[in-house]
Amino acid sequence: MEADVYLGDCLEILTKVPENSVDLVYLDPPFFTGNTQKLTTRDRTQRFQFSDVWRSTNEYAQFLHPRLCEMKRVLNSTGSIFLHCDRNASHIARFLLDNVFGEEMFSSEIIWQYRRWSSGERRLLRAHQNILFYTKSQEYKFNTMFVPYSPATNVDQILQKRARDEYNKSIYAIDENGEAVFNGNKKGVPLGDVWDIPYLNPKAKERVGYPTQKPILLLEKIIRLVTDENDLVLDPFCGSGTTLIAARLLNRRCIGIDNSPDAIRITQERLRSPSSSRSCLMEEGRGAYENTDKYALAHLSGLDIIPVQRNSGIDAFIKCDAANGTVPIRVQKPNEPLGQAALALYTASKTKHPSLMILVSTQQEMELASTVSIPGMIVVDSASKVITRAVKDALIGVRSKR
Amino acid sequence: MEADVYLGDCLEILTKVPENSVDLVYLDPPFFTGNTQKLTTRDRTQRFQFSDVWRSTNEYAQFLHPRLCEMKRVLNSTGSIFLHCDRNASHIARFLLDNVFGEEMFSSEIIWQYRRWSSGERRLLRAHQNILFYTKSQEYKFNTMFVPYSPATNVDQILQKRARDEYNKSIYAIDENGEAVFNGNKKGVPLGDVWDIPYLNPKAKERVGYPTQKPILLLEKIIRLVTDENDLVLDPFCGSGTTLIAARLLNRRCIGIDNSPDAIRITQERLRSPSSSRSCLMEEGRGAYENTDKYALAHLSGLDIIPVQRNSGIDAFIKCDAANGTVPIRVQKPNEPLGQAALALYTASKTKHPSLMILVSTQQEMELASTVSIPGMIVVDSASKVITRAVKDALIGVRSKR
DNA sequence: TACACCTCTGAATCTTCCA
DNA sequence: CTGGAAGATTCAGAGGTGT
Repeated sequence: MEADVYLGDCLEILTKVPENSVDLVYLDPPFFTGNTQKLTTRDRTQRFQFSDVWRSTNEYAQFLHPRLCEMKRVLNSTGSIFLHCDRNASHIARFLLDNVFGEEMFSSEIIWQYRRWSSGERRLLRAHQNILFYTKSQEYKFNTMFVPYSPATNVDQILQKRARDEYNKSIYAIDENGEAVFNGNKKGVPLGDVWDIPYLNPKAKERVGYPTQKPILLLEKIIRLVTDENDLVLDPFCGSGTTLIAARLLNRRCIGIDNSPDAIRITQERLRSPSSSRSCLMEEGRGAYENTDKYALAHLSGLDIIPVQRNSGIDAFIKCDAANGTVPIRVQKPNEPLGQAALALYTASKTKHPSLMILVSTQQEMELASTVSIPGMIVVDSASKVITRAVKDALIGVRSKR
Repeated sequence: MEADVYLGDCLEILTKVPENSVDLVYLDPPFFTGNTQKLTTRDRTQRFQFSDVWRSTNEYAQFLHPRLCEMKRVLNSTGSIFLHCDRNASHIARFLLDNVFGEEMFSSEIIWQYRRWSSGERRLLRAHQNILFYTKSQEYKFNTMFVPYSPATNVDQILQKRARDEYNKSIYAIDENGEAVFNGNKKGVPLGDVWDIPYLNPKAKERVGYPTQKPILLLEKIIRLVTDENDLVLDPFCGSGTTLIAARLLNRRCIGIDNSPDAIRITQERLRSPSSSRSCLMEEGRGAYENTDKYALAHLSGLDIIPVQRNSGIDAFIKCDAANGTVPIRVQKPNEPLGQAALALYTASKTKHPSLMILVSTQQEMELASTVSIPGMIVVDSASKVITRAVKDALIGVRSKR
């Protein structure tokens, strides 16, 4: 699939692109953090003037506006534009797009949500970026995408056919035997405007050293959403070329422009061997890492704990104020001998030299808790175990009285 | 806790509020979708003019600006303002806040994310709203909140101390024996700016029939984040009064203003009995449990039970093969005295004449289990209770050895 | 006052090691 | 050799400290 990369200012280069030829424009324009002069007039008797605000971000808008106009020109009438906003300029970007494309062409504000390392700042941890999605006309191309139903949804019910009862109330259909009638497969829920895509990790193979590099998965999603195969994708600030890589992997034609020779070089190198990293998190989603049983956590309900995901011997640590270190805790699994559970907890904990370890015994078994005697380990019966025994004892008592 | 509700335009009412007296302003201003005239000049040779765009949203800005100024006046220097944006006006709101409070007082754009019923629109399903968070000064009050670590995090590792090697590279510390050194407890990750809070279910008890009603959980989070007890919360467009309810439940003073007599009436009614929504508070404290039922069932994990849905005294019955009848069981709720729980279980059970009743004690309290002596009732400690006590005892033991 | 440098931080990957 | 578990590595951050 053809991919053209140009060195230069997109304002100039774009004049060579014929109008109505591009199906998708994605751009992540550089933001100038330089000279944003503060407003001095805070006199609240004075009416608010837009031009006052404008002056502070004038440079950015003056830079972007003519380029957006040029992008609109090359965009096909069924085409779309996605503008990846700088945090400090998302409102300016929206004004500019409203002006160039028209307010009524605003389709969505996409929130790219991610997790990242934290720092001790006294504020909310920034964990999202905004992408504005405008179309050139109302007859835009849009491939509705679906995501799986949320776990809370009663999927069984969704898949049932609906009917009307004698009072014309909507009910779920049942056949002559009183069984539910199934509806065939549904595709799931339409894709929303908040996308949880892992931030590109420092160690990711996908990373090529370009500062604002975006995950390929994000670009893939955008490209699939509004283009078909062989359509033309344009990135006028292509940076390390992630957009072009994603486009090529999805069999779309693409044009990339950047005014940095380094960017062009990196992009051309990546295009020679386009690869997207296929990591567990990207592929399987967030659920893939959740290996600590709900079973185990349920038994610890009400405790102030830190669940541990990547350790087969420890289910959680207990939070305690003491400087005594952390207290590892493990819940005996069904069909797991108590001794084995104790050993697993001990093995996983030994490098940590905890002053205390806790094992929750859940199974009724021959093996007595006292037989497990590892120094520093306390064995506690779960409520369910105590209850089961209590019920048994009590009912025997009741019987013997008769 | 005092709560004042005023009927009228906040611009007027606010003049009566002394300056620097309010600690938090939350507002969800009405957006006028009326006469936004389209721009006609799309000549791309013409430079972009801010005033052109401004005209189209003039009315909204002219309405909001003087009111924001007034809110700034009444706000304490350590105070914060949260503006819940209409989707069509978030950029205008940001310009106005930049103008009134200053760009450098912009703290966060909070994304309230939710899932909702899908519609067949040819666009992305809207699943978020934006809340702009500005402070009055740099010395703002901020209660850092923490959330659990991501499932992908290696918690074992996070809990280790860090050090530098001879090349000043950050490494995990080891002691003289080559063992990992633990760091004590961590609280989790600082709260981010994307909040996943369920949209108010149309059938929720909480709902009072007001169109833009917000979940109490959302307001609780905001109030906790930037205020302490007895602080003053202001909602100048209070609608059905969710902000005031949340403030009162968290022991904050509050002022609500609305120019609709209906809104004022609904708010005053809700304030008279805020207890109906109290379960929300417990939810958040207990984390993941969507309702008290799940809280109870988690404590009974591993038991073969029949959950009871709509009984205030009984959480479940234990399945037992005996013809001895069913055994009702109840889990003590957070903040519920054990005696009260016992009485509730007894009252709910007495018509069934069970041979046995089981009460699971979950709270650390003065009241001894033995003091609850109802014939046929057995009191069992939950695992979490036993563990909490065991940890406390063991650590005291460790200390006394030193 | 300005700025260079140092420190703390957790997500998600890469890398190594072991059975 | 293979697969999984545990350890190592890095960050378009952000505050504090010292020059």
